[in-house]
Amino acid sequence: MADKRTPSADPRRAPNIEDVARLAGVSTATVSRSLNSSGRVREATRKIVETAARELGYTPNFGGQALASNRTNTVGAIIPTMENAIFARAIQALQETLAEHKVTLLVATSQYRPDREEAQIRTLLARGVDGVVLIGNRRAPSAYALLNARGIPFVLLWSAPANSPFVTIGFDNFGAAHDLTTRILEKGHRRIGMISGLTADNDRAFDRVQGVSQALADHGLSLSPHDLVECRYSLKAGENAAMQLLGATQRPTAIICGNDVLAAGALRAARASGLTVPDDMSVIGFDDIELATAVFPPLATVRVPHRRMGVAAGEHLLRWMVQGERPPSLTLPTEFVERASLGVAK
Amino acid sequence: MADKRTPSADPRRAPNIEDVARLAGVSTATVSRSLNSSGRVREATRKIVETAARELGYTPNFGGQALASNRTNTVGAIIPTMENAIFARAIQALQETLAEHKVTLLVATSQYRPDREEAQIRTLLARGVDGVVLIGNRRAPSAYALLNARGIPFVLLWSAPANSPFVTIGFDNFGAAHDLTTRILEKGHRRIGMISGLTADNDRAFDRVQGVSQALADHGLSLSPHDLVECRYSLKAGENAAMQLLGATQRPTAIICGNDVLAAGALRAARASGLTVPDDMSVIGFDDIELATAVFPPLATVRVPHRRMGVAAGEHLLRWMVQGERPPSLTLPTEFVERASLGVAK
DNA sequence: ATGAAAGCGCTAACAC
DNA sequence: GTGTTAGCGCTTTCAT
Repeated sequence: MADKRTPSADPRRAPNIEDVARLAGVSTATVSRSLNSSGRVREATRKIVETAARELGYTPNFGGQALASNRTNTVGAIIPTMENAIFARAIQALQETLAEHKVTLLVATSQYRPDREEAQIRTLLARGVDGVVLIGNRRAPSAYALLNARGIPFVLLWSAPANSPFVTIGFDNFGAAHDLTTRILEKGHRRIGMISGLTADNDRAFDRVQGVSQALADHGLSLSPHDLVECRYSLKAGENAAMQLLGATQRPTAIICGNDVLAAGALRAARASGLTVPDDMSVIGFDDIELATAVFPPLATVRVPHRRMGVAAGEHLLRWMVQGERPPSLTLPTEFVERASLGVAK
Repeated sequence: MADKRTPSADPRRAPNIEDVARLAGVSTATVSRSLNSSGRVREATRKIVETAARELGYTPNFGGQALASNRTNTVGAIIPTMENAIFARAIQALQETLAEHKVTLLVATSQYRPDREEAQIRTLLARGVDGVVLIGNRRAPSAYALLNARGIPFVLLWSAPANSPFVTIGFDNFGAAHDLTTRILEKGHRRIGMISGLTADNDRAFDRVQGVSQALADHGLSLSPHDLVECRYSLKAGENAAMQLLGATQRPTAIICGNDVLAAGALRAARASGLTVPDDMSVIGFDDIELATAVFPPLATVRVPHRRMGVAAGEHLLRWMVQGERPPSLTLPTEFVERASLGVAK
């Protein structure tokens, strides 16, 4: 460990703003202004400073900058898991958008657990992030309180509640589920099962179940408790859930899944049961990740605007952070993608 | 934006160490020592300080802490992409390991581009990370120079070169590929094709090709240029590449793929060509991600110790950062996973 | 347009 | 075991 009390002796010591100022023959204030393009600096001066900085290989010290400016140029995002491609892609888009403005993204995961999410919010705040991105809109008031106490800009992704007091950027989970269910009903299906992610701490999953339920109700049908199985978002869990549904006396002719991973599991269950999709049974996913077309038959699913959500989250947050004005919420459209896993009911 | 020049007036101003010290009736040094459990502080005093800190909702200011201690308790990792589940999982394990020691992980992506990776290294260094994790061992000397100039601990994941001057934590890509190829040969296959990721900037992909090539040579065979197709790691690219191989006058009876995603693409190509796997052709993947068992038939593949690499990376880095001693390299085993996509040659 | 200088919040050396 | 205090590197106000 380098001894930081050895000013100019340590060759490993990173050059600081004073070194640059000295070499350029200006004050540290001018160096700061030049490099941050913040103030009025004569072009010639700026050039000299820039040259000096480059020559020394100067990089502003993050701590010093953060301390003095009270900004970190960092945004934190907390997603349920990195292992779901849909979040990975949204995060990627968010990161790219922020990077264009020299803002770094800090990614944390909650594993779908509210307590972990709140802990992660604390961690991010402790690190002085200038903005936060969260998934979903339903969480403990204490979580929102943390954010509000610091007055930090934050946006909620993946849902579009009607009258949220917060800035949301997402889509209508209820509506999308309602729509896809209606299309399934149009194919003549009447016995419909559903495999959902755990709805307790997941408003998106909850809303999707509600959407399916309502669409069925609109047609005089209902989603009874044994037509609905909740499980973790994993292939194996989806397979087990589907097995359970298929074991019923009246097995469903169509299974709606909370996401594509569960649907892939359902496909596997169908195969294991000797059922052909879509002839014997239809399977419908949600998300439209690459997996949806990797399996056979390819999954009918709902295309979620993951990339656009990521980009919009970045843009809205940046606007809020820089200009100080709270941006409006945004609702993006989804699209039902019809593929071979959905057939007409026999 | 709050005016930071208004000391005690702004109610939004976060409590600082001095506030805590005042409330606890001790000095700031004692507060620091208490909270960092670094020094000898009487237990009773520590209790008082802790209570005061909690009451005020005190969180150490990141910038101040970083500036004074010259540490950020942050580790940066640069992976090719978050969209490959194998990296996502390793990162998850790394994050968990680091979190146990209150170290935050900063994740960046390079999209398999060396220039981007170097830019990301710069970004991470500018943010004062205390350690760095990179994927692979082959990169421009300038990239290593950046790390060495700062004397920052860093480990290289995913490969296990024989005499690396750096700390590597990975597995033998060449050996794993050699092994799987030998097993395929044992099944009687003689016309073998390969779909690889782009080898130019990817030592793992390169080593795997070499391993396959060598195993074939060991049996008097060779991997001719038109038996090998390089492409991006995507399902569609894998499908196209497989189509190309299948279009040859002597189509291969087995296609070895650089990863499971490519293999899933090859399966799709086989189906599109009216070929049955494994009866008409075998397909072998690499990684053993969930996708490998989501497709049909399930993929024979190589299980990569992603989780163990992530954990080991965290442990080694922590040891290096804290104790200052450079840890040894580590080579982990892989395991060939036989599944239905590999059959005997006809 | 530029410089001087006052902090930002914290840690760690040193004194007691 | 605890207090005093000198910085860490930077931004920003206030002069000029």
